[in-house]
Amino acid sequence: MPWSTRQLADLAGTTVKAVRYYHDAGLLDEPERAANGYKRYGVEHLLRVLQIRRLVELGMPLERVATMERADRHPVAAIRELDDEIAATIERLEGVRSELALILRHRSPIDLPEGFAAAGERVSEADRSLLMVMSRVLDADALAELRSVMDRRDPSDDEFDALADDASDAEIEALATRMAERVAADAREMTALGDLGAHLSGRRDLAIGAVGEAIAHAYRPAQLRVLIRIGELTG
Amino acid sequence: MPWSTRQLADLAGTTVKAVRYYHDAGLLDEPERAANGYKRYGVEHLLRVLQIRRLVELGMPLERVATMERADRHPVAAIRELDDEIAATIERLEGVRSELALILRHRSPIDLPEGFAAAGERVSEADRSLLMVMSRVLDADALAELRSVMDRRDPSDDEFDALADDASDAEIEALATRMAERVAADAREMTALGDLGAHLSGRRDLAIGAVGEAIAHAYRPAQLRVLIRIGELTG
DNA sequence: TTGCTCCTCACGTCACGTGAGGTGGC
DNA sequence: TTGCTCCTCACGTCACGTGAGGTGGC
Repeated sequence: MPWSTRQLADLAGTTVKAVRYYHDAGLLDEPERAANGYKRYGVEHLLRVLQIRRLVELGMPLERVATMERADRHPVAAIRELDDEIAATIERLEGVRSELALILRHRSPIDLPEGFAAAGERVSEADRSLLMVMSRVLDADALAELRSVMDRRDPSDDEFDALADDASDAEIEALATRMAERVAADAREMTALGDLGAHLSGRRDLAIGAVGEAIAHAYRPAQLRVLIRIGELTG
Repeated sequence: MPWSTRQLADLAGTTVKAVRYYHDAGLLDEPERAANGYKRYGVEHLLRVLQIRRLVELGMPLERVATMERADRHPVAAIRELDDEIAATIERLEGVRSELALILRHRSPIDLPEGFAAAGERVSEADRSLLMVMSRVLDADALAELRSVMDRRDPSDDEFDALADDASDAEIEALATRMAERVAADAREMTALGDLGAHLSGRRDLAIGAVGEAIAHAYRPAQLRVLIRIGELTG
């Protein structure tokens, strides 16, 4: 005897709504109806639904299921295509997992850009927001140098982080002088960071402005004075 | 100077529509507007969008991004949860890939149920549709036995597949006799298949009916006569 | 009559994409 | 004036899920 929609769905291991959706999508022929309008499904419908479910479980989108020749029992190309897509997805997810692992291992905050997790806890909040912007605005070479710079931590960095808002000119001058030497040394070694203008990605005008805004937003006035003074000292 | 929606989107590496969606979803504060109604974004908006994008790229759904404490810079639990979900997804996809590999290796048709790819090319179309239904209706024990039965192929199976529609009673009797012996032997060894009634999954009434319908659909009248005769011979 | 099933709309989901129609800036 | 940008709806996507409102069967 014929099956109702619910029975068909149960037999096929799916839902009533899915079966109706396959009708709407033109994947499954409508069966004949009983006098009261109830649908009456037969084995051919069950087989079709099982075939659809199989392909769906193998990750095939319904649209591709629809266009697949029913005659073609062994569509090698379609299967390889599916496999390639799945392989790519897995690769992406593996990448995400290794990033998550880095974040956990270094106990680094989540709002550090990709690849900077190793810098971990040492990074101040101001530096974090700056890094986020930088990571969007610099090219790969400059970012690589930025990563290695982040690994060098100097006592003067702590002084800079802790600089009082009402620091005197003398304090600022002293700190800037101590930091300028290292900044100059870094700049000689880090050629990309030393010539940032040539290592911007995306729209140059936007990029330059964004870095400026980010710096102004990240640091307090006293710190900005130090940065300006360092700029003057290192020419 | 403030940024337009497009500029913000470009800086954050996303689209204008995504930014607007984050407003709608309550993830991103609306900035102040210029006299003409244009939005004017600042660094704080850029940082927020970058943070959202980072989490999204790590696979976090926006709803979870929304409920995450902005103060919590290192949400270990949330990260582990994400990782677990991704790990489960990868595992599922690996499973699908190994199935696809089996299908390709054995050049088996796609409308064979999971785990039967090894039976490959040898399976007739009738058997394929029967297997599809069986795989939904039998329990794990019975399915395992069914798999090993499928690996045994006897010359009489070819005769059965090729049986003429107008086969004489004598031909049918002869074939049934030849096949009955092996069927009886299989039934002694395969205890689950020998007692199918005890190894149905899902709703028993539906399951039994479905197997009957599937058999009636899969085989031609002459073949059905052979099957009935085998049933009588093996008691 | 009660509880269960069937039917057909219609709308919701998720994270946006795609026009539609109108305005502002240079 | 032209071409480009901005704005706000409104609807589309994908594979269904969730009611809503009405009917049939026992």
